[in-house]
This record gives sequence, C-alpha cells and structure tokens, in this order.
Amino acid sequence: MTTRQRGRPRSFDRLTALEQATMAFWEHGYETTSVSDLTRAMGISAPSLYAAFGDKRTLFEEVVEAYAGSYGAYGGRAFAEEPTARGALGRLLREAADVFTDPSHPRGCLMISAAVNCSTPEVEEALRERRNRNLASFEARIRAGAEAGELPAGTDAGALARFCGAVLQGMSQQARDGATRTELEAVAEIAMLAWPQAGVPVAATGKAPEAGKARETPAGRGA
Amino acid sequence: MTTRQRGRPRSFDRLTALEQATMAFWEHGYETTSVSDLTRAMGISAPSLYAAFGDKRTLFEEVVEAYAGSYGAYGGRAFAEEPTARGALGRLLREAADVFTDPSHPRGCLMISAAVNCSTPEVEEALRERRNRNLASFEARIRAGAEAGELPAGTDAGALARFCGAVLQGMSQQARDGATRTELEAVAEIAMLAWPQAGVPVAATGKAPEAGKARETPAGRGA
DNA sequence: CCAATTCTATAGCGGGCGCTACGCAAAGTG
DNA sequence: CACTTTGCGTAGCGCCCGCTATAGAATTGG
Repeated sequence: MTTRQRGRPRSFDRLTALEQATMAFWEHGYETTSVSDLTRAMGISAPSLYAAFGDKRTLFEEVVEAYAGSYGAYGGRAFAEEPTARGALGRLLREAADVFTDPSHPRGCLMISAAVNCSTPEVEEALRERRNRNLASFEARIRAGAEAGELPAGTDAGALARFCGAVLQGMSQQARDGATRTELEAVAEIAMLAWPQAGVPVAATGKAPEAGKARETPAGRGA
Repeated sequence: MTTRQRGRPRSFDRLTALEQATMAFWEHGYETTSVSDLTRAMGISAPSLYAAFGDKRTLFEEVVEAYAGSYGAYGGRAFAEEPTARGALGRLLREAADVFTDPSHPRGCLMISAAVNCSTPEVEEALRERRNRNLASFEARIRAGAEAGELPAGTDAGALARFCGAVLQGMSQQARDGATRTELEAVAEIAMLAWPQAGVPVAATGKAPEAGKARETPAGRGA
C-alpha cells in the first residue's frame, strides 16, 4: 500500500535534514535555535519543515532521540561491552572526552547542554529526565558490580554514580569552554582515581582488605 | 557636591532592585530573562530600569560582578583561609554543595549556567573568561602546593585543576537537576579521593602500594 | 512663588519569533 | 487527457522582544 506515494515526492532527504537540525540544536541549544536558523541549516522552507517534522518541539524530540542512538550511544556500548562497572564507566568517560571534542561536530553533549536556560518546561524536563535516567543506570551498574564483588561492599553506588555524572557534565561544559581532547582525557583518568581501590575497604573501620583484582588502568601519570 | 540630588529622588532602592535582578538571571539565565521579566521582578518600569542600569547587558554585567562578590565569594574565602591546596579546593567543593542547593535562592551557579546557549557572544564570552580565570587560579594554587611539597612532585596541576573545575560545573548542573545538598557533598568528598595520596608517587610504573597516610575522609558510606 | 532638574508611567517603535493560509508545482490514477 | 494527492514557496499572521519618545510628578535652588 505505501509502496509509492500518491502526490509530489519530497525534494529533500529527511534524514539529512534531521542531521542538519541536530547540528544546529547541538551548537546553539533548543531555545536559541530559531525556526529561521533551522530552515537555513536544513536547506528547506518553513512549511516543509512543519510538514515533515511537526513543530519545533517535535523536531527537537526527534533530534534528541536520533542523537541518543548515534553520537550519544558510546555510553550504551561501554555498558554492553565492558565486563566490570569500573571498566564501563572509565571507558564512558574516556570516550566522552573524544566525542565532546570531535572537530566534525559541535562540542560537548547535546543532552547535557541544549536545554539549559530553556523557557519551555517540557523540553527542559525531557532532557533532565534523560540525564537522571542515565544517572540511575550508572548507579545500577555500580551496585551490580559491588554485589558481584568487583567493588568493596561498603561502596555508595548512588554517590559514585552521581560523581561520574557530574564529571561527565563538567567535561561537556569544559569542552564548550575550549578544553582539548587531551585535557579532557586527563580529567577522565583523574576521576577514575576516586574509585575505591581494589582490596581497600571503603568504610573507615578497616576490614576485609583481601587482595581483589589489580588496578584496571594505570591511572595516575604525570603530564 | 553629591550630598543631595537636585531633582526627584529615585523611588526604589537600587541595591534591592539589583538583587532581584540577580535572582531572575540566576534562575532563568541571561537570554531567557526578558526585560519584562526583570521589571516585574524588580518592581519598576522599563524606563526606570534603563535609567538606573543602562541596558540589559550592562545590568547583567553588574549582576555578575555583585554575584561574584557575594554568593560566589566562597571560593576566594577558601583560597584565602585554607593553608593547603587540597584544603582550599576541598573546602571550595564542599561549600559549593551547600550554596548550590541553598533554598533561599536559585540552584546551581550563575556564572556557570546563566550564559549557556546564549546568542549574545559578549555575554557568553564574559562568563567563559571568568570560568577559565577561576580554572587558572585553581591551577596556580595546586602548582604552588606541589612546589611547597604538599603534593607529589609529578602532580599535573593543570589537569587536577581542570578536574576540580569539571566537578564544580557538574555539581552546578546536578543541583539544577534536583540533587540534594547531601548528595552533592558526597560528590565533593569522592572527588577529593582522586587527589594524589601523600607519600604515594604519581608516576605509574606500578609499585610502592605502601600504606601511606589514612584517607582524609571516610568518603563512601551506605545509603 | 517659579524655574530647573530628575525620576516615573504610558504607550508604542522596529524587528524577530513560532507558525500557517494560500496558490502553484509535481507526482500518481483513471 | 482530467483529477486527486501531496510538497513547495511566498507572504504574512499575532505576539513578544529590547528599547525609547513623551509627558507628567516630585524634588531642589532661587
């Protein structure tokens, strides 16, 4: 039935236009990117935009969804492929340093920065919920790691997850403020030094200092 | 000469109005706070605002300056009063957790969040420069601490300063995303665990896991 | 008192915002 | 071909933006 459309075919590629809208929103944020900016970036006129994507807010939601599945997918890959919580979050932070400073697209993270100072509550809330969902997944992974014995029993999974989230968000803003890839990678390495040492109990009452595994990463280097 | 004005006296308190403008900009950011929002918050009409403060941008600059000397002064106090680099930056992060979640004013840090996604380049740049100046002062303090022997000789002052800045900026956004004071204090404590341990060399050739001093803070707790 | 000075209030300027009505262009269907 | 369906382009809607012209109100100096 939908093998072929009835009327005049669309004169632009919808996915390409979506990608160009992504770049615009990524660079300037939701509110600051006007529909006029979007039509210019996408190479189409306003009625075409509205016909293909609904209104500005709906377009942004589609942009965010596509972003999460492409540029923002490194976190999910790290979680899927790394066996330990430390390995997953360390890789997430290190890859974020690369993505946030990749010269082929705007700096930082769209989900972190695009709805800051946004006067449309639904948009602000949608991205906030995504961030808090990510935080919850960090926590779940850390808790699972602790229960599996990778991390000391007293580890506060919620606090450690929030710490990683704060570093990630800080790295995004630092990237937008001009930090280099190397500088952000160093930040990621330092952040991983805050993780509980294998075999070192986290509570002050000092117990069960058994060996555990070795450090996964060398971590502290000069320069 | 200026003991008394010649004409009709101002009918509002300039400092009070400035404070109310600060709250508005702090909550919604530079761009999102309209002049109409400002006049409502300050309780004056537009011509009075322009006569007393110049234009919107000049008012914002005055707001930022006042903010830096009041709500944002905790960093300078920590630097002035704490004898060591670790003490200064640890206190800065801990006090930031309190300020960022103080219920008597908007959450987070105005200098960090108010010019994100701002289409006025001068405003965005002014706050970015302030942040980068703060980062440079972190680095100078850490470098001085390393030269004084507080920290291992190989310590990368720039990277450690940037790490602290990233945590601070991340804490600001987390506060705006709803994190509690207690949660942010835990983030600050964890961040301080990444600092080089006294007596432990920073270079990575994997040795010397000797005891070192006890941790400065217990850090990870349950709940 | 009157004149000069300074602040306040109303009302509105030009312009950009998100969005859309409308008529034409380009395709499929008989 | 005529007819329907759908996308495109122009042009412009109502609204809010930052900002200000103008006139009246409140004060000091003479």
